[in-house]
Amino acid sequence: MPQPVSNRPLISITNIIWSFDPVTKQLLILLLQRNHAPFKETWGLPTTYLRADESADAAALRLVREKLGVQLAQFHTEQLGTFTAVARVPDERSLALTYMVYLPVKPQLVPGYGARDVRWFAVTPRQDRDDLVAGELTFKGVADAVSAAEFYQQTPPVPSLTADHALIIKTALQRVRNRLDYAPTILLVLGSHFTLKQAREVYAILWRRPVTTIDNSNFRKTHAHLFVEAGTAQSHSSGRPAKVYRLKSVG
Amino acid sequence: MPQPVSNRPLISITNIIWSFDPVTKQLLILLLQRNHAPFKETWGLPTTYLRADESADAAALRLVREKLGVQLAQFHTEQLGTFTAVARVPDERSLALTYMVYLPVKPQLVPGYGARDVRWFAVTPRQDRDDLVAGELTFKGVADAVSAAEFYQQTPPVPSLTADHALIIKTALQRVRNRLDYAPTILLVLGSHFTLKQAREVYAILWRRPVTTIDNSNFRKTHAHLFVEAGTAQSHSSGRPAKVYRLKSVG
DNA sequence: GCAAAAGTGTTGCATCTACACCCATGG
DNA sequence: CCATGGGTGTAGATGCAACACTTTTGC
Repeated sequence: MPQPVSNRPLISITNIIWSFDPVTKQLLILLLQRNHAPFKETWGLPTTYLRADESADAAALRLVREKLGVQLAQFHTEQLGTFTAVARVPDERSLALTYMVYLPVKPQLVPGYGARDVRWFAVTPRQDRDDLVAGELTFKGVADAVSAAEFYQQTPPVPSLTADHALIIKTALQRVRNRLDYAPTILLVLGSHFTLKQAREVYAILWRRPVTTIDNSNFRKTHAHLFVEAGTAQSHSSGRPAKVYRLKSVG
Repeated sequence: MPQPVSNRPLISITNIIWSFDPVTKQLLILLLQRNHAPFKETWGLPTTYLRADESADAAALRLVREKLGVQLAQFHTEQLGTFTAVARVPDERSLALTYMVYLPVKPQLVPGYGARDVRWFAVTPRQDRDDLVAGELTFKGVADAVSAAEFYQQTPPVPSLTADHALIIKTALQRVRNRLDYAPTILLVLGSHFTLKQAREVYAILWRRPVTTIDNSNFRKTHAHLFVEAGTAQSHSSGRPAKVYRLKSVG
C-alpha cells in the first residue's frame, strides 16, 4: 500500500558537473556555497528537487541550465546512484538521485539563485584519496578504503562538504576510473573532439601519475578501439599537428 | 525550494531476487502475479514502498523477508539503479529504486499478501536476449540492442511484465555479466561456499554457451584470484572430490 | 636545420587458450 | 580396475610495456 503522502521523502537531484581547464590541465568539479539553511555557508554539489512532471534525467539537465545558464542543446548525463541513508541530511528525510554531467566547455560562473558563491574545484590526486582544491579552499577527499557504512559513522573533517557529498564525489571518481578502459565518457569534458594528448592528460589525473609516464605509442594501441578518427587539428605550437578523435558510439 | 508534499512522487523499492536450482542448473529470478490494481493479474518483480524511517537497502531486505518469509540473518544487496521515466507506470508518478538480492538457498514459495501467485523463472539465454521461463509461462526478454529510450517508446509484447520491469531485468543481467570478471557476486546464489564446477555452471548461462566449452583448467587460472580456498567438499557422485571456495572480500 | 610534438615499428615479457596428462574417489 | 570428474603442466598465440625510430610542423 502506498505510503501516506505526508511521509513521502523529499526527492533531490544532485549533480556532479565535470569540466576541464585546458590551460592549467585540471579536471574540475562544480561546487557551490549555499546562502540559506540548511547548510548555510557550507560548500556542496548543486542540488534541486524533482518535479512531478519530469524524469530525473530531465531534472539533472534543468539543474545545469539553472545553475550555469549554459544553453547547449544536449548534454550527456549518466545516473551515478541513489543515496538513501536515513540520517544523510539532518532534520530532513531526503533521497539524493545523483547524476554526472560532462560539460564540453568551462563556462564562466555566476552565483545563481540560492548560491552565495560558486567555483570550479580541481580534482587533486593524493596517495590514497582525491582532494578538491580551488585557490585557498581545500576539501580533503574520502580515503579510498573507507566504505559507505564507515563514512556515515565517522565524524566529518573540517572543513567538510554538505551532508554526504564527499561520499558522492568519491563514488563518482570511482565510477569514472572504472570506465576508463571501456567507456571513458569523462573525455566529453574535452568537447566532442579531442587529441590523444588531451586524453592522456585526463587519464594521468585519474591514474594518479604524471602524464609523462603514459607512453604515447602504447596508449594509442591499448585505447584506440574506444575512439574513432575525425580529422586533424590545427597545430597551435611547434610540432606535428595531432589527429582528432571522438568517442565511439557517443554523440 | 522543496516540492509541495502533494506533488512528491511515490517511492517504490523493486527487487531482482536471484536464486539457483542445483538440480536443473537454472539461474532463477522471482516474479509474482498481483491480485490487485494496478497491474492486476500481470507478472512482475516484487515491489514495496519506502518507509520514512528506513534506508532503501533496509527496505529491500524487508521486502525479501515479507515476500519469502526467509529469515536469514543477512543477505547481500546491491543497488542496481533508479528508474524515473514519467510514464513508467500509467496513472501514477512513482520512482523505482531497484536492488539485487542473492539468495543462498532456493526457498519454497508461498504467495504472500497481495500476490495471487509467485514463481521462480529460469533465465533462458537466446541469441540476442534472455527469456524468463517457468513451466508453460514465458516472458520474452528485451533485446540486447534496445536502449532505455527505445524501450519506453515501443509497444510491449504479449504477454508482458508489469510496467518497465522487463527493462529492469535486462539492466540487471547486463550488470551481472559485467561483473563476472572482477566481482561475481552472482555466485552468492550458490551459497557462501561453492565448487568451481558450480561456478562454471552459472558462468555458462550468463556467457550464453554450454558448460562443456568452459575449460576447467583455464577457468581456474583466469578467475582464481577472485576466490579463496575453503576446504574440500564431500564427493556426492563418483569422481575426485572438489575443493570449495568462497568469494574474496565478501562475507 | 633544429626543436618539439605526433605517429610507427620492434623486441621481450606476461597472459591466455587449447589440450595432454596425472590424481582421487565410487562402484 | 575402470569410469568419472578434479587438478596440474606445457606449447603456441595473443596482448602489453619499453623504447628506438620516422614524420610533420614552427621558428
